[in-house]
Amino acid sequence: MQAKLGAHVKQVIQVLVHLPAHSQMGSALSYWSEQAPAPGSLVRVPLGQRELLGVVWDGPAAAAQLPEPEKLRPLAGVLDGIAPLSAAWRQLLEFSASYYQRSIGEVVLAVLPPQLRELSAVQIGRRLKRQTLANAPPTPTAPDCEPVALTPEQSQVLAEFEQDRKPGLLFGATGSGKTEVYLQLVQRLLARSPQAQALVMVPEINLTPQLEARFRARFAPRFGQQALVAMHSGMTPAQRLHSWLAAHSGAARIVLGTRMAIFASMPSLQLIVVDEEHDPSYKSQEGARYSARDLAVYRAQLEGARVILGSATPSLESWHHSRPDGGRYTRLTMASRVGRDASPADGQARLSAQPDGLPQVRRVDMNHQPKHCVFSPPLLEAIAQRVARGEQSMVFLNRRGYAPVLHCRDCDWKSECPHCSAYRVFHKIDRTLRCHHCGFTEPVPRACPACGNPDIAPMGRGTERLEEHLAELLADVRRPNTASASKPEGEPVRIARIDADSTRLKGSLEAQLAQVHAGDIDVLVGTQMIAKGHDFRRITLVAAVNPDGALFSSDFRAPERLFGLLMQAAGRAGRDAGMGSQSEMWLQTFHPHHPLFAALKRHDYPAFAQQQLQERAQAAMPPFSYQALVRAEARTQDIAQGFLSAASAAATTTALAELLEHVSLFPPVPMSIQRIANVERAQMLVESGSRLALQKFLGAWQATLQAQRTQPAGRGLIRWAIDVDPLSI
DNA sequence: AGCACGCCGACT
DNA sequence: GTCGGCGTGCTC
Repeated sequence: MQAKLGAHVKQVIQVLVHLPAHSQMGSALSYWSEQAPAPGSLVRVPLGQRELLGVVWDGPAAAAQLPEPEKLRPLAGVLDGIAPLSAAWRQLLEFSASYYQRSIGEVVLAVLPPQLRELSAVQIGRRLKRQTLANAPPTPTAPDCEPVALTPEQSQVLAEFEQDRKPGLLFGATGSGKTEVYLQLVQRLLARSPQAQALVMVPEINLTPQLEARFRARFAPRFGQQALVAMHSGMTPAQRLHSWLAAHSGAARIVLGTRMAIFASMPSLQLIVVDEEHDPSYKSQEGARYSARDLAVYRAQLEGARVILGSATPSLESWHHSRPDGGRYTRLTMASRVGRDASPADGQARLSAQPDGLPQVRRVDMNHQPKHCVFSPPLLEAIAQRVARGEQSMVFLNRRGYAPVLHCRDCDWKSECPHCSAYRVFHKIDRTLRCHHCGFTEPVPRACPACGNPDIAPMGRGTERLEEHLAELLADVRRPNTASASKPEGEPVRIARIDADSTRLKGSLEAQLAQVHAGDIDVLVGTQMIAKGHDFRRITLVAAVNPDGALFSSDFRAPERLFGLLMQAAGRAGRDAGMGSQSEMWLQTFHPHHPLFAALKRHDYPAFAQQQLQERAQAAMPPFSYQALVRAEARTQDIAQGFLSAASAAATTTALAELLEHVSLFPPVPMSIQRIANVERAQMLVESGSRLALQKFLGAWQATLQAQRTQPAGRGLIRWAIDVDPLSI
């Protein structure tokens, strides 16, 4: 480990360490070494009083200016039990850092498992030893994976995808069997090559257990339990290190994880799957704001691997890229729904209410319903009928808590958060006012804090209130008897609520889902949490109580998100058509003829996408233009905006002006939630018709922005960051 | 980011 | 008399 003393050749090597971007030592540090470890090697280096993990680097970022060569300190050691990170991996990180405008050292060290940084070389050595022992050759109990009957659509899509080399966009209705396509692709890959590795990504931690179970059931008998590892932020540091080492050594053939998994070191990566590729969770909102979906496409190209993106409602970007006339992706379509486990043997498509097996969409025109009613009479009646028939319903409202605001009718006091420009939400369960942005929580006041009026009332509704209200409305409805209890008049309705509040405790989501699956719940109330991914087989009615909000939002992506969410929610209904009942998706709206709802009624994503893309093209918005946001945080709004204005002005007066030819800088504006936890936030939009022009400008502008910090305009600035390809503006 | 050095208030 | 508050400043 220690370099031999008295040797004659001193080599200078570049090493990345974990330092924040703004500590003026932007890129790699130089050390001297006699053994000159290969680029990608993990090393330990002295820095000041401490010793840190470093990664030997060779990219352009490392060609930094040297300090006085004689002052360099020697490398402290090499972690030679771990193979150097591959050139492709280094290239992926080099690209990620430069595209998302962060320093390479920050990004590289941030995506390595934390324990690699924290543990001493000796401790890591022990872990390695234990793991290689545990990774004894797999015991293939099964000679091959169980053959599965595929639908014609699935076979067709597989054949098409394997025919060309382009990224695939698997456009498949909920329940069309996308997961089986992923399983098949992985299965064929593992069978074809004894080393090949596959990376499978899902948007949320909540979705990993069920997918992992399915992959394990398929592959563990043939390849052993250790062939599949998970990677997400819910794992313990020790588990993360274990998964990382398994992937890096090649012992893990399948890595299944959330967006962070895109940076897993996989020496023989040959397939990347991005499930629910439209999901905003793939875009990181911290540190380097990378899009794991976009990086998946880049990484696949880099490594010569295949990539497939799947969704029932693709992002408009991916849809556009998969246009039949000359798109970069191949569009693979699976339109029809298949019946599954209910009768596993046949594997045939089973039809329910609609010819394509999708639920019937009903719009309730709220203009013609009793004023201020939450549940329109027809919807209530429909839910009551399901209950009476022993079927399940799901009511969807994207707002948790009891009421979004508490209000005094005498003096107009509202439950504002003292630290944020937002209202605190009334939570009836523990009688608190909670700020959903900074977490500030107080007991609900008995009377108006401003005028003393004891009559303060909740305004608007969240899931808690919806649950309570529904219980009142359905108080007289009876459900059929279960076998155990048999009262002649039937039993009361069982209502449950699933949202971030009801699932705060570990394992409670699983427990609640199990209740629903077991049929112990008649009506499920919840936020988008219940719309995503989970298979509810007995639900025959899904209702969106108040989806209008997003129709006229200032965020140009709001309709796209709403359509995806409603489509996904609709997909929860009627998964088990065996009950022979009609499944329905209900929408309560004041705009029943809005084209979004019209398209939804026909389950016509392509029409919706075409209309949206047309609008985007006309307004020169993504994917027809490229955007970045510069965000600034400061004690006052003036300081935040002042910093941005100064940076903007500096760009137009310096050598950068030339690069601005194809780039537009917009004036700074306060962010939609202007103040959070007493920090004022402002942002500035940068836009260009050319991705390259935008990249060039941002790259050159970095130094100017950095420099503003020490200028008068940067006084009092708390932090700033660039968000490339932002999802919300 | 750590971790030093450095200069002012309440305690074994 | 010290222990310790966190304000600048440096780390190849």
